[in-house]
Amino acid sequence: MKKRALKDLLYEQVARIGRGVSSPKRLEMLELLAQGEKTVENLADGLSIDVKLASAHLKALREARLVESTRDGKFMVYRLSGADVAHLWVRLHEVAQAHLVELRLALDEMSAPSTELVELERDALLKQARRGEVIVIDVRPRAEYDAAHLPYARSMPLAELERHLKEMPRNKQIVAYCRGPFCLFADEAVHLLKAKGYRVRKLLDGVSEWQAAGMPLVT
Amino acid sequence: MKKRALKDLLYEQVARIGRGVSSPKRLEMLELLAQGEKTVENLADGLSIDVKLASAHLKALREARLVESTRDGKFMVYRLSGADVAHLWVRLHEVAQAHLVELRLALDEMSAPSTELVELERDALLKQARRGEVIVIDVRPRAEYDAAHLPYARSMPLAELERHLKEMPRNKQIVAYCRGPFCLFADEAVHLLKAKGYRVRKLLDGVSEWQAAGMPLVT
DNA sequence: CTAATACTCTAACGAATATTAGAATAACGC
DNA sequence: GCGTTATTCTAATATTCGTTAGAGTATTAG
Repeated sequence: MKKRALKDLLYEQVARIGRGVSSPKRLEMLELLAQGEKTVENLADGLSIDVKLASAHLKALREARLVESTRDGKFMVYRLSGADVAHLWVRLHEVAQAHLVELRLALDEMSAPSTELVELERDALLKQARRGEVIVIDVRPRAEYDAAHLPYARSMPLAELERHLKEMPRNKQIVAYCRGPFCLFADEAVHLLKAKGYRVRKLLDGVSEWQAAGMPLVT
Repeated sequence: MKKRALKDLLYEQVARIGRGVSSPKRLEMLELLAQGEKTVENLADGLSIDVKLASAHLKALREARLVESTRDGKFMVYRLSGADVAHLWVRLHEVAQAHLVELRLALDEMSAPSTELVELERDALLKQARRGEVIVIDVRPRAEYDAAHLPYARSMPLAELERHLKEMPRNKQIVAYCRGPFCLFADEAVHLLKAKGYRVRKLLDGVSEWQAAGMPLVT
């Protein structure tokens, strides 16, 4: 039966994508790359792994065509091969959160120290941000803000937050976001600002989650 | 650093989902289960594999919480653990089609015998179907039609198509769909009907693709 | 109760994967 | 050219995965 061989071929190709996203390290890389392009060293540092190992995982991602690379002088710069790859990552962690109790428990524990992090309605938030009723701060490194960020968001990298505290209005609601629900930057920002008496909440979305929900980004 | 351990835990959980979808057999099972619940034997037959092997893959899918099972008499009935799992499958094969040339080539070759299979605009198709300007036929087994089907679609399983030819109007455009872009039923229906002189096209969507695009289903 | 059916579990083996270390390559600065 | 830096490739390891066969479990039919 020739049909079987053809079918096997088709599903085998999709499984290449599946194998690409079947390792925790590679998923973490995809999430980082969803924030903007990175060098091999950037990625290795971000994941706290050896450059050689990062390179091996990047090879696997390249073979699944989930990432592309170009050379920039001495550096190899990697990026996602499309916005659809970021959306695949979003869908994966959504499915994981929906069905894996262990993940929900770990996420609850993670966010416990910074109390009352409410996920906001996206449309309402956008409207309030446009009117200036809430201050949206992007606490990722500035390069990631430059690659893409939420409308009306201000870049306020975690490292600089303490130095720029005086620029933050005390009378307004502040909303902090970072790379997504698995990133701790926004939690730390919330913790810090709350201690200083600001009214602040965390947005669980990163730029990919925001965009996958059909919301606009500024690039 | 405690953060590392926590992060590892989080991505490891998402990787459980990734591992679930990293095998061609399991992907084919998910696509079949997206058509409605099935017994182990159903699935093994559908994939042309041993029941034991099917059971082993189902165990992997259960551990990733992508499927659930209940006992019905002698039979174990498996189903997807949510519509989000079907949508994950859709996103996976969309990403694969977008980035893997090998897959696009294989799909082209597959559809070659039945000429001119145009993907239709979904909204336009729905409108035309409602007005009765096109006849939408669902050529999957009737049980799958019963589980969920496109609005205004008629069940016309491939096996019965030849017997019910006279019920098909010759003057109207016919649109056939099946389990999705990797399924051959609609191709065969198109081939058969074209040979009999009908005007017929294939819709590449299955119910999951249709629903993932935000279109309504009848259940 | 026994026999048959439908499925799962265990054991086993080869294939594929993750990780590490060491050699090789490619571009830069001198 | 030479040394340095950034990255990949090769080789070797331990581990996991896919597949098959055989034993075991749950349910139904008689």
